[in-house]
Amino acid sequence: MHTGDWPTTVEEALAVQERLRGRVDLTDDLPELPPAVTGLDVAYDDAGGIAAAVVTLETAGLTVVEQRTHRAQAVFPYEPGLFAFRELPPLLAALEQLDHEPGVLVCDGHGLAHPRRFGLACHLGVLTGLPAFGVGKTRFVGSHAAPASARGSSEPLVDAGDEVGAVLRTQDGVKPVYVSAGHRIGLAHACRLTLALTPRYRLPETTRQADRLSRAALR
DNA sequence: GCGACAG
DNA sequence: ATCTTGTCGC
Repeated sequence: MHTGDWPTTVEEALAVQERLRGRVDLTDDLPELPPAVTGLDVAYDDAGGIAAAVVTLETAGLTVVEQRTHRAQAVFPYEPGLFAFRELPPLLAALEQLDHEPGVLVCDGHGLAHPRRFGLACHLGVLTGLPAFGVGKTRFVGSHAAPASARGSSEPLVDAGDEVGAVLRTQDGVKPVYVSAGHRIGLAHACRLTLALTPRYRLPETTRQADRLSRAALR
């Protein structure tokens, strides 16, 4: 649970991002293939109710090791660039319930591929101190060339001259995903992990599991 | 001034 | 995010 104060206005949220962005650590000390990976997602209903879910999978067989959920009421409106302030509270509450500390967090959204280089994956990584990266379904910032159609192909995502992420094809001929580092992990490593998590579908198995669980927890 | 805008 | 049927392709 959160006892401290949480930003209520856009101004306060921007100030928090400005204050925490310097704490992002791009050093990568992760083993090439961490034993377990944890996916997170949030589902919404039409009454301000939200449900967060976290699912830890064994990297080798992609089997569920542990999973938790947390229901709450949205405390911050959706605002492009600030949506972490909406999803972070329930996500942190769900993470705190885990018995085993996650090796790396796979977020449903962006990390550095953000206007101020501090998307959900960075914010979550900084607050938990855990390695984290983002896998977004759509572009938020930056421009890029179309990656080749073969799974594994990628193109850099560039915004204002900065390489903020990669557009990665996880399945042959299927719309690519947007991968970006969040905290304590490099982009190349994040892409390799993403491919390890997408043997069959476009989105990481972690995200798929968390999505399924969050929706179920909403009822 | 006119779009674009993670989930 | 979420609302939703049929339809194209392997």
